[in-house]
Amino acid sequence: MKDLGRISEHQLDILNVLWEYGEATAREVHEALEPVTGHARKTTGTLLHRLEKQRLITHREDGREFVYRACVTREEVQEATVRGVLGQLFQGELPALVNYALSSSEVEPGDLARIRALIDEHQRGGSD
Amino acid sequence: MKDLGRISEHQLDILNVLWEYGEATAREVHEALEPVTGHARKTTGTLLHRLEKQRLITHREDGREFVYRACVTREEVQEATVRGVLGQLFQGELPALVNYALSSSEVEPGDLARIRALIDEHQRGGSD
DNA sequence: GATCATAGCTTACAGTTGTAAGCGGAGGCG
DNA sequence: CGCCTCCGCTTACAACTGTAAGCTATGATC
Repeated sequence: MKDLGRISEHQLDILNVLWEYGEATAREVHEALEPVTGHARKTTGTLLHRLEKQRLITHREDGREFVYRACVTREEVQEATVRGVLGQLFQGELPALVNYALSSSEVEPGDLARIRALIDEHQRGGSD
Repeated sequence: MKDLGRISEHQLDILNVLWEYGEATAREVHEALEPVTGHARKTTGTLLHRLEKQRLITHREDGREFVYRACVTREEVQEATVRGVLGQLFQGELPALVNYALSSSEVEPGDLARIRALIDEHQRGGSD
């Protein structure tokens, strides 16, 4: 398994674009990110290369352009990241993590109810 | 504010020791980590230096030993990290994060109830 | 007082990341 | 057919990270 827990911020920017678009040419990725990152196209190209070297993304050729696509799903990365954070920074203390999540973010209306539902579900499926 | 969101794994190992001990000499830090990391003492020393350069830890002298102490609390780092993960990887979708947290970890007995209590509390304090 | 162990300070060196320029080839325009 | 532009490929270079050895000073020991 690749080390999904330690993906750099810029790599993640790119993955986010690919996850959103499904597939995207280097140009599209660049255009999507440029307003945010201010990167030159070459820079985005380098990042795409490196991600491909790490086998986190792949590409097919369309004429002389490359069309990139992620090899990992957002869900895999999310899960690996949460697992890492929970283990290394929270010592597995799930409620503490949830607590910071609640206080650190804009809680959307309905989020709390949805979380409650998740807990119910877990409780039925689990052993608690 | 320091960039607490991007602390490397080894840095975090050290911070974890300091948070647990309150204060610790370089030797104590090393002895606490050596079984896990297998690092040489010099390596731990270097890491302590670098952390201090980043102003994440500081030290006082006790004879010829340095006694280190964290300058950031675990809570600050936890909060910054959760905020970062939630924003960059989860697009602010709090329930998704909680969902992975629930499925990624050993859920201790009582955790679910505690989380429910947190939600209740948040709901009273918040606007949802 | 001379020696030895140990503490921290300085230096090392390869790998990764941030950030990008330069080069060579393919397609389009005149 | 030749030139310009745009593409990806290769190279660059500084900062940071992983991992540690070497140097120097100081406290302990004989």
